[in-house]
Amino acid sequence: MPVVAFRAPARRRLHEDVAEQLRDAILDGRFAAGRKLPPERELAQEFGVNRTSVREALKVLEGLGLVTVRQGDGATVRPVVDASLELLGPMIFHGGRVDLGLVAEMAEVLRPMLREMGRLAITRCRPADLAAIRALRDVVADGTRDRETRFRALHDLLVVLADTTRNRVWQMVARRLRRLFRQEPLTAARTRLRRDPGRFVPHIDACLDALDQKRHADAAAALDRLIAVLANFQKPHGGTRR
Amino acid sequence: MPVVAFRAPARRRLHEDVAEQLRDAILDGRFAAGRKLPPERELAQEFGVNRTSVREALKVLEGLGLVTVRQGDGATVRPVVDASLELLGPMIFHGGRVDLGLVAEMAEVLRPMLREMGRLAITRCRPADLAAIRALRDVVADGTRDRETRFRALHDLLVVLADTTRNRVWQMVARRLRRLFRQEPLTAARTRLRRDPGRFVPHIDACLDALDQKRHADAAAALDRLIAVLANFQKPHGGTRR
DNA sequence: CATTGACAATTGGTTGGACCATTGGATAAG
DNA sequence: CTTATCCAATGGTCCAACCAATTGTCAATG
Repeated sequence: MPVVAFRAPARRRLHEDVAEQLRDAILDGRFAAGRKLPPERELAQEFGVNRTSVREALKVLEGLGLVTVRQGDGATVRPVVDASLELLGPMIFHGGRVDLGLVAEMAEVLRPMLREMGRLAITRCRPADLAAIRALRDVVADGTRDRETRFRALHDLLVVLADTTRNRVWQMVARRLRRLFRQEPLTAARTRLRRDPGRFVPHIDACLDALDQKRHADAAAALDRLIAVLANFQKPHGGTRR
Repeated sequence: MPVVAFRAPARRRLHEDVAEQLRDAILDGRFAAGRKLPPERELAQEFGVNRTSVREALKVLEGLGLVTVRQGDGATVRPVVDASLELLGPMIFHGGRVDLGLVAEMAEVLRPMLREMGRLAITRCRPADLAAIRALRDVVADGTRDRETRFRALHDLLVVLADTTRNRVWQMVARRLRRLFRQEPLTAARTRLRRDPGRFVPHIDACLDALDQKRHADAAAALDRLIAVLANFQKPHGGTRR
């Protein structure tokens, strides 16, 4: 009997399903760091797919930094902490549970980042940027639309803010964050919490008003409040985090 | 410790080479966003490799967010700004040239991030963390070692600092940054600039001294100076021309 | 004429099998 | 015990099919 029981691949591309199952197995700790994955031929048989599909799945895992593959030797599992930040999504929502501690830790990182990005955006904002922000603000405030649409506008707001900084790295960071926020597990969590996107609108408006009057300090303060609401999770340090 | 630091022999896999060439072609703009890559069979013939190798390379590019692949349709190039931050390395050092503008933009993002991470580390620092920091400080300060080794210790310092925060997200971020700093193009740039890692030591010492005396504010200030030096790839006005 | 539906070409997805290249341990030689 | 050799395990690559989704074409239809 194999160490890990896999279920037969269900849908879409085979190697995606295989990669996802292996990824979750590693994140679960069913394959500890430093251990080796079963040989490709063995995995192929266990999954009931061709070796090619397993290999393509392993390429994905390698790209995520979850395993290193060496010819002659096998695929070695790497510590998750060394892996890509793309994994934060699956790490946060995993096995039907939300790791609130990790969410709080992420907020601890995100808060100062967004704060700084917002400050940059405020100093470099132009009329066209303001128009884009306002358009998204209206979508977020539009109670007739469904919640997920309004949340998506909020994520877009993040990207527009990044574009306003005229900094390519911020632009890329914001787009990766938007992608992370929109990953299936997180949208499900939002739906469950039934949060109202409208609670951000007053802070957006306060920021826009201050910008109109060139009161940059006030705009920054409003943005800070917005971010505080956005990342209103508990401090992680009370718990027994490692 | 060897007198000369050797790099690993470039024994690489075919699909890695293919992926790298395609990646650079996209970053160069030789394949514009929205356009389609040639069919797999055609690429295979052009590269002189089997279609399997091309497919595995495409999996890597897909993981980087550079292309999306659809059955029946081909592989469509995505805007680089939507792609993974892993690409910052190749984007910065590309075609034998360093994009100093992008370096400056990255510094603009990194500076506040490291500043915040450092502040967190200072408030949560324990004796064991201090010991680890001191050990790395000694390596950085050791003039008998080769420069790259001392730089690597500096990168490790970043990771130790992240570990000190007890925040898993900071830990992952720091490790990705260390990885980025150690990518081949950047090490080559460092070698060319012939910077001295020793210039960081006074600031590290100032920070450690302040921590010993529980003067957290002073420690944070010293860390800020360290980060300022670390991210001094400012706009190239009269400074370091490479 | 516009719409619809069937068809065919294109292109990625998957399979099975074969062989090469590297690694690491087992084994034999000293 | 040490060293050199060998070999089994395992990933890397190739080949040749065939399956499956997409898209455009074009004729039939209203």
